[in-house]
This record gives sequence, C-alpha cells and structure tokens, in this order.
Amino acid sequence: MNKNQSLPWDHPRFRSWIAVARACQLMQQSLGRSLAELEIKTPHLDILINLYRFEGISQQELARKLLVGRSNMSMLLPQMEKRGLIERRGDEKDKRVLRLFLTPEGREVTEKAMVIQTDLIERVLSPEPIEQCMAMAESMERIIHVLQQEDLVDED
Amino acid sequence: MNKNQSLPWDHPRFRSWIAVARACQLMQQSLGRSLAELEIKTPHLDILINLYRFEGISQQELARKLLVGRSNMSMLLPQMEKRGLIERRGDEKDKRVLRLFLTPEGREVTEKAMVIQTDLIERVLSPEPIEQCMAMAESMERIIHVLQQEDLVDED
DNA sequence: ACAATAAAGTACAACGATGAACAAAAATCA
DNA sequence: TGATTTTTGTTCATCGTTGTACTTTATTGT
Repeated sequence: MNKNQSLPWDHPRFRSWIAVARACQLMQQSLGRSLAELEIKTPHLDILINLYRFEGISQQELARKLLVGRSNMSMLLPQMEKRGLIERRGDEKDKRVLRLFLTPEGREVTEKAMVIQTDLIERVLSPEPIEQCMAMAESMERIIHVLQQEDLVDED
Repeated sequence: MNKNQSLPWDHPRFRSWIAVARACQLMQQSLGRSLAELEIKTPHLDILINLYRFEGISQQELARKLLVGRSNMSMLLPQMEKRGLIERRGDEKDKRVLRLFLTPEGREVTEKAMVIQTDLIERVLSPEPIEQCMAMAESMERIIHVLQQEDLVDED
C-alpha cells in the first residue's frame, strides 16, 4: 500500500477539484456575511431564489432542487412564513401538497439579496475571461449530470 | 427596482457559479456516501488529509487551513483521538499548543480514503480535458486569493 | 519584573441538517 | 369498491458547526 508514487496532490484533477471546493466554501462564507444585513442566511436565499423563479412550487420539488431532505424544508419554511417572506397555500386538487409563494416583502428581500449575490460573483469572477467562465459552466453541468445519474441508480 | 432586465440567471458568470456550487454539493454528498464504508465523514477526511501532509500541525493551524472555527477542531479531534486515528501531543516549547499526528491506523484509513476520493474525482472529471481542468484550477486559485484577501481586511 | 494584551485550546448553548418514524391523502390494482 | 402502496409533509432525536465566554500560557510594553 505504498502511495508515495501517486499522492493525490500530484494528481492534476485532484488538485483542481480541491481548489474548486475551497473557492466554494469561501464564497459561501462571504455571501453569508453579506446577507447578514438582510437578516437571512444562505439556505434562505436558495429557497427565495427558487420561489422567485418557480412560483407555486411544492415543498417536495423545492427540496429536490436544493438537494436537501424534505424535513429540512419542513423546518425552514414555517420560519420564513412567520417572518412574512413566503406564503404556503394548500393545493386544491391534491390536499397533500403545499404550494409556495413569495409575499411582496419576500420578493423585495429576494431582489436585494440577488443584487448582493450577483455583485459578489461579478466582483470575484470578473478577472476571469468570460470564455473561461462559460467553459467552466459547461464542465460543471456535465459533472452535475454524471453525479445525478448515479444518485438515481442508487435509489433503485 | 425593476430587475426584469437583469435577472441573475441571464448573467453568465452567475449561472457559471451556480453550476460550480451545485457540482460541489453533489460531489460532497457522493464522497460522504463512499466514505461510509470507512466509517468516517467528510470533515474527518479533510482533517486526515491535512495531517497526512502536514504532520505535527497545531489545532489552530489546522482550523485555519480548513476554514472552520477553532471550536470545531476541539469537538472533532478528541473523537478522532478516541477512535485511534490521530494523536495529540503537547508542544514542549509552547505549552498552549497541541501538535497533531496520525496513528498507523489513521494513516491506513487516510490512504484508503484518498484512494476513494481520487477515484471519485477521476471518474467524474476525466471527461473534461486536462487543459480545461488546469485552467479551472488557476481560476479557482485566483478566486481563493481574492476572497482570502477580503477576509484579512475584515478582521482589522 | 509586572501589568496588560494576545493566542491556543475548551465548554457550552444555539442553530441547522439529517434520517427515521409517523399521519394524511392520493394512486394503484385486484 | 376495498386493500395496498406511494407520496407529501411533519415531528423528533441526533449530530455537526458556530460564536461566545472562559482558562491557561506567551508575549508585549513600561
């Protein structure tokens, strides 16, 4: 089991991925600090942005998009409803599902938060050529696709 | 405050970054599942890999490298010590610091875990040309640098 | 040398995320 | 139709992370 010849940090793709993970972690932390002024946290923003795009989505669908468990939504959404950011209405046709909507205040907070997030991304990513960003996005989307395929197989 | 003309998802760098974050999240989850067979979790692996590379590091230095708080290390490391993966020895010269070392078992587990992680990364990233991976790594390292600079300024 | 300050590590309370067990409502199918 | 299975959402116990306050040890400044 002598790995001296193939330590991970001699492995170019390994090093690349470590850098990706680190950058993500730092971005997340930085975003979290910037969002403090709106009194929301990054998980709330993820939810808000999805409701902004996909109004009337169910908790289940939202959880799937965010790659978290349903119970997570059951914990967070009632809080956000009490804060007046979102509203949950029962579906007429299927009484199991709760459909989610932004309140006017929620929409306002979301827009402010999206400005903060976009500014941060722009500020940090603008030194990178746009072609490089696009190429990166394509790589990442392929990676996402591969990993999600595997998840489906696991659930058999 | 009409954002209809500049929604974030029309913003190329925003879309790119969302893809990066999503890919990271999925990788983390996939790695977590694969590590279950070694009965460790991803935070433990981060620690083990750092001790593998930087033997004798202090808890403080380790926390800084991992971008987490000191208290986090104070919670995790005693657990890992009890499991026999690591050892903590007091520094002779500075009685405040505890220096961290892998036990033989810890080294063994680390090597197995690194194989798992490297295989996962290789499997998922191998469709991407190596030049693209290298370019991505360089971008990410620049991003890391920018964000860390800002952190230092904040701490003034 | 002595006081004040800084640094390393710990303890603890608060919060977020998770998975399992559960209730209610559909969907399936015999 | 009636029984079984699936789906949606909730509850709860557990675990990891964080920030704050605290102890001990070094360092700094006078």
